[in-house]
Amino acid sequence: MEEDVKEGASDKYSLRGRVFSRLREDILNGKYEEGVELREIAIGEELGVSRTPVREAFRQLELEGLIRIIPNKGAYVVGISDKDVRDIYILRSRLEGLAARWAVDHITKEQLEEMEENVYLAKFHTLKGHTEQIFELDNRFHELLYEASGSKILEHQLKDYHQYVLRIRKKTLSSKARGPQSNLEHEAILEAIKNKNPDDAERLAHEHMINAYKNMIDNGLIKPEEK
Amino acid sequence: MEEDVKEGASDKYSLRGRVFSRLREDILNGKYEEGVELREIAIGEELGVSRTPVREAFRQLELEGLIRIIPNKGAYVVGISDKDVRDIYILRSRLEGLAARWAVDHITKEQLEEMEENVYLAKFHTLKGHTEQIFELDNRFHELLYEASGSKILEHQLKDYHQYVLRIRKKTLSSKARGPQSNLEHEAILEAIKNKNPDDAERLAHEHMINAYKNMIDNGLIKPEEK
DNA sequence: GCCCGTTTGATTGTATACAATAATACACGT
DNA sequence: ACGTGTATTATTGTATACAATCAAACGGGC
Repeated sequence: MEEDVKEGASDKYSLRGRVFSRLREDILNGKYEEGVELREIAIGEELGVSRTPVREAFRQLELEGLIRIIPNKGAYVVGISDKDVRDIYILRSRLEGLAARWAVDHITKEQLEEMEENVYLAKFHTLKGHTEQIFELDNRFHELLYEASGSKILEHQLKDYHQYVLRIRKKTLSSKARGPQSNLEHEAILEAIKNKNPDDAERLAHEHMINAYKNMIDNGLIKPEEK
Repeated sequence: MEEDVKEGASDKYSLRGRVFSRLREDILNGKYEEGVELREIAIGEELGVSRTPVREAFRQLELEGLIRIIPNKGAYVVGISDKDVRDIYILRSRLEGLAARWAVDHITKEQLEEMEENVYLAKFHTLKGHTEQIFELDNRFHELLYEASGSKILEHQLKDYHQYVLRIRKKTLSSKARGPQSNLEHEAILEAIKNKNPDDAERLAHEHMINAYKNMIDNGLIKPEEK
């Protein structure tokens, strides 16, 4: 039962890793609002650890831009704004297109099989309205796409963005209309990859993101770009 | 003489910040080769600090993917491969295109003026063959473009990539042919932004990266994609 | 001689102690 | 009453002490 062989820089078994993951989720889920000050001792007591792992987690969160540390003063939550979310979707639309294009040449047999299984399972859970499973399968589909791109850099980047918009994605996929439509689009991307058609793969993955973006706006999940 | 008002998460006045910057440069410049083990105490002694700031720097480097930390074992240099560099240039070609497009609408008068000055100065230093200044001006031109995009997310991302390929860029810009050509391309991008032409701006910024990419390959600075 | 368990050393993970810094409160003088 | 300088306190920055873990050396049994 080998488990967690990769574990990309989060390390859920160390205190520091747990503090980092927890704080990150809490910020991305909106538990800590913009501008809130995070005190090392308070966070440490809340999670039952000393300042050391908390500090290390803070430094990582700062690098990700989720908090801002002012030297000798404190750590303040930055979080992500509606504009950030919109920007991320535009960036993702371009980069996921690239990932799909590259995946055509680099996907392994195992990855392809898991993708097919993923789409098949998602169809089932969509019918049943199992939102939690739909969310997890959507997560996995995109992760698979990133891994299949064969680019460590691109994979790393897209996984970050994927995490960042976690809260909004949860809402989006729960919608009666978007959930099923999203899975149909996954299926189309998968078909293009199977058929070794990079242009279609890129275009479909690009459109997939644009559609998700439009859905967000149309359902008022985030406010549209002001001009 | 206000200085370092922004200081994006590096903090050069704390020990941790200095250790981080130093290690990052050393890895990106190739001082520490792939697979080398970094010991907290050794690095600490080398830089005259204790383990604490070194550990915090390690955690940040891990998040950036420049080292890999195996729990209870050690930290190993990952660095960036030739493939990573190639991938980054492809990603940059797309994202810098986007930055240039967005800059058309978001650039401030001050940023525009500094860009014009930048291009003008670069022309001078190119004639004189001042490679160090050319490098700094190239740095600044791209940073300005990122800032002018008006997107915190995109700016953050592109600055990271820009840092990552620092070593290769130093070599590239020193070449007799690429230095002047690069500046001409900067000028063209600037013109498109001034003329409020997003399509041209995007296309030119995209081509600028592709040209830099081709130059790298043609001059044997990195090995081409194997197929 | 080889295999396997134990011991030992080195290194990281965590907690705490101490130093430096910054914000606030307070007292003093005007 | 107001401003200024100082003292106090809270918080972060850094160093060190201790615990846990891993790996390699060692030694006994076969």
